Amino acid sequence: MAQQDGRAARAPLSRERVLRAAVDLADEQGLEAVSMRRLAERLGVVPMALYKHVANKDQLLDGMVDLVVAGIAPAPEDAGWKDALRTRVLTAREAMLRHPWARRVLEAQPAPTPVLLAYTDATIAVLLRGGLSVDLVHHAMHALGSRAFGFTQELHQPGPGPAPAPSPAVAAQLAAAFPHVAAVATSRPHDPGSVVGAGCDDRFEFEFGLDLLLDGVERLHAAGWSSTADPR
Amino acid sequence: MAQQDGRAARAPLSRERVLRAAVDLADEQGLEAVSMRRLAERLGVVPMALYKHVANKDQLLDGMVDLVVAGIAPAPEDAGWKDALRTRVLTAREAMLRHPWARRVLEAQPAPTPVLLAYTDATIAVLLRGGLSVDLVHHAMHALGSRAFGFTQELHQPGPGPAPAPSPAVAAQLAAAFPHVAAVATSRPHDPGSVVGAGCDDRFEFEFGLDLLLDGVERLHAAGWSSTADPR
DNA sequence: TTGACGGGTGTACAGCGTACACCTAGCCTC
DNA sequence: GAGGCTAGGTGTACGCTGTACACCCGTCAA
Repeated sequence: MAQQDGRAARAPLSRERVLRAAVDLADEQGLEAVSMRRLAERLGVVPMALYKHVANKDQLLDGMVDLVVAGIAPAPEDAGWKDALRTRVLTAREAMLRHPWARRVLEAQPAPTPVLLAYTDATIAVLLRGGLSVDLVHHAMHALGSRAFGFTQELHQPGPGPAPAPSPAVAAQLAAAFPHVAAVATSRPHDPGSVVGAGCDDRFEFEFGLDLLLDGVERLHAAGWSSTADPR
Repeated sequence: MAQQDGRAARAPLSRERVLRAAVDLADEQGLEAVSMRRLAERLGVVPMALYKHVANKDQLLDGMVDLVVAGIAPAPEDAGWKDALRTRVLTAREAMLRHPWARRVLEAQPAPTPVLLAYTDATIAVLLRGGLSVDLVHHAMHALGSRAFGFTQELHQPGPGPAPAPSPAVAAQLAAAFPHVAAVATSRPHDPGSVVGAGCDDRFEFEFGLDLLLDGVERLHAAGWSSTADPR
């Protein structure tokens, strides 16, 4: 061994290693578990050592989502704008499902990092190459919003682990108090197993909303829509 | 005065008063400023006194958004489902613009409170009364997602106060690095004053996306759409 | 040999949420 | 009136957080 002193040799830290460890920690134990102290411990290092590689905790979080976003595959080159965008967004969605904490971090960021701007730039490029007007692309991107990053727009996503199913008594009480929610929540042909509040963020719902938007954009594009005169 | 001891009489605390003070504090100084200690200080009380009125900080935050959501006017009774939903959502949006912190709190909640369920129930009721199928309503609510609460889907909302405009040099550098973003961001017929990253969350964008979704739902409804056989 | 420097360490501080024990004023019952 | 219950405000204390600052040591260039 090159190094034979008391303690075992430890691979030197690097920004990359720090970020990867943070992503792993968040994946395994949730975002709340990511503290500088716990992260340092996991890396076998003292908390302050991390500050040689990231400026502060906010930059750590930024770096974590950069890592996730940078791993999203680019849109296919050989498809029309609609299909290309669609597949890219669905790819993004898979990344976000693998790292559920990324959504919250991204949404809390006050400004996009260069990595996120690059992602957005590539997405816009797909639409412009497809012949959509700059005007329409602008509004389409707004309409997509965070869906462009593969986010479901759901509120109240359940935390890690299965949601605690409410007892039948409680469920009946809820159904009585909120009859319309109950009626709609139990109509679930695509996923009959889940229950109220368990968050049915399945692929069907995501694609339903995405296609509603993409179809709408396509229609506007075909009609030569422009935001100044609105012939919707 | 009824009370003449050393210190001035102080109105007694109540859950209502605590929540209102917290909302005011968040409105004025942002969500980060809402700590149990600071809130207590503002109420002229010791931190632990708050715990006689809210169980813990999470419940305080829940109560804050409940207060905001409960203040949203119900949908008009005398309109078709589409107009009724549209106006209600736009009303909700105004409430959310007045309390920008509410979005983040709501999105971080793992489960909806009864107040939120009541809001959702009333929203669903509008669609069902309009004759939409339970099936379609289910998916429409998913597609709307947090937009049903008046949220813009924007990422990177600027914090309170005007966003710091990047210097011309930096702006040029950004435009060079992300040409497509630059092209689309500067095409802004509805709001020519803003700059890249300043967040153009204006009413136009919100309605654009909302109408894309509502129009799509309307079309599916007219076509007798059902999720089992998808004749889109 | 010297000196700079990149990177890990140790200590310390202010702020956070909140558990727990306490005190006090008002009210109810006898 | 006396005694006791209770709602609600207080004080202290603990463990956790992010991070400023001073330090120290190994490597490498001059």
